[in-house]
Amino acid sequence: MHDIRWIRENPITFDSAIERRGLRAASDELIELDTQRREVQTELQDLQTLRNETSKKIGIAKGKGEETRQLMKEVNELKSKMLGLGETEKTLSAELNNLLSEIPNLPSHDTPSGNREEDNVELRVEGKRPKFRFEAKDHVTLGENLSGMSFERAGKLSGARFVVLSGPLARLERALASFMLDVQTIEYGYTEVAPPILVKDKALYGTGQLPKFASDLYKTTEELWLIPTAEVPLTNLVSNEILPEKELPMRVTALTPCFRSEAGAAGKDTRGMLRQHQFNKVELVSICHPQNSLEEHERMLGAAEQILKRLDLAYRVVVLCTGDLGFSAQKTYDLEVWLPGQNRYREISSCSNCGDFQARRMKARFRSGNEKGAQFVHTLNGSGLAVGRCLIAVMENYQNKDGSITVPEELRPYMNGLKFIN
RNA sequence: GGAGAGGUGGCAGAGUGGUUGAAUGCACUGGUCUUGAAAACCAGCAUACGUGUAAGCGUAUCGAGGGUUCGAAUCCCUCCCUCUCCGCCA
Repeated sequence: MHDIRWIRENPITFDSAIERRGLRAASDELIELDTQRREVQTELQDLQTLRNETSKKIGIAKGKGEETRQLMKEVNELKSKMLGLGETEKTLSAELNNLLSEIPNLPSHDTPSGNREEDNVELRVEGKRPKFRFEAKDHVTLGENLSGMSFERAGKLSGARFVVLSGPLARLERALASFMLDVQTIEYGYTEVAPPILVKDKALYGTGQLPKFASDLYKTTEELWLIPTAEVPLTNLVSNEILPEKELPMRVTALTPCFRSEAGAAGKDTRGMLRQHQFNKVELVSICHPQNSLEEHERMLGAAEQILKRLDLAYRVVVLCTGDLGFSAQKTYDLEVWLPGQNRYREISSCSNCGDFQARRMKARFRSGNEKGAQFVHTLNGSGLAVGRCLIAVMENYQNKDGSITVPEELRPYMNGLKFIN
């Protein structure tokens, strides 16, 4: 959510930033609405002042046993005027709010312009891709041959875009998740959290999924929504709070299932478990001081990368262009892991700095020392990592000619020492 | 899910229609005193918005949202949450 006062003072900066996102300039319309709103509000408040004063007079007069009919008449006249103004004020506020709530965050100056995935900028390529002396299979073939991955059975239960893992592959998935959580908590100081995965619409509004992206989400019959990412419960942990400055940065992580309806993704990645309606993810969220969000962003990227490094998987780091940037983000790094089965890099993590955009929506603030005012915190979120996709990466990168899979060293302690899945 | 009790400032806790943004205590901040500290004493101490160059002034906020009233923390309605008891349940 943008600060209308900031827009009022920086209309040109605001417009050029949202234009980089491919949106039309909006400051004129917003400022006009806001001006009207304030005029009406001021007028209304003046009337309220008068009403309060007159009501007090009535109280005093009654106490003295004096006549109050004339005063009552005055107040009643005021009230009818106020009624109309009150309605106008409400309408204008709602209109302004609706417009503001659907405008995405402004891209940071170092977010490259562009409107397609191809315009993302590759920063670095890390690790070395495996070389196979046979033709690499994809995870579907590998998994089905190992009898540990069934899309058919998942189809019976839930339809397309679901999978059933079983045996060592199911365990490998669990091992990956445990490994990730251990690295993030022990080495990077994130606090493990087990949050609800059903949330109210307010929470989704806070992180920016609502009101605009309802069609990407699953809603229950009880007015609760399934989370599309643990970013939602983790970030909203601090909604409507004023934190003491010394609690910043607050770093939290959670392993949760994530649910996405994948509306609009028809025909995309239909094979395999790359794009599912349900998947597990270890999420990282940092709540930090505005001065530190840039370095916190780099730190978070490092924490996500660490998982890939330890698993010895090849990947590249990409900065998303304005057209690929999520609604709430100012700047996003994607990590793309090498998938031999697809012969290309695929997204496995996305680390975003949201600045104070989400904090404003959810009213998450901090106060330093004894200063009077509270300031909005900055929020960041990143995958550390997507577990399902990481499973794919391990399977495809660690496959052997006979279709077996070598268990990466780091994961063996989590697999009861198992070295091969076959 | 049923029955009951309750939600007031950072905390505790008054307040049941009138000049109450809200007594009092604690905590916190500044000052006096003191060699220093404690104690004591004095003063200050909510948030958001509007308005103004500013000092300031104003509006709203006593779980949330509506309503009654000239006037609501106080009365009415709806919802949320917490606690106790019962039922159900991993």
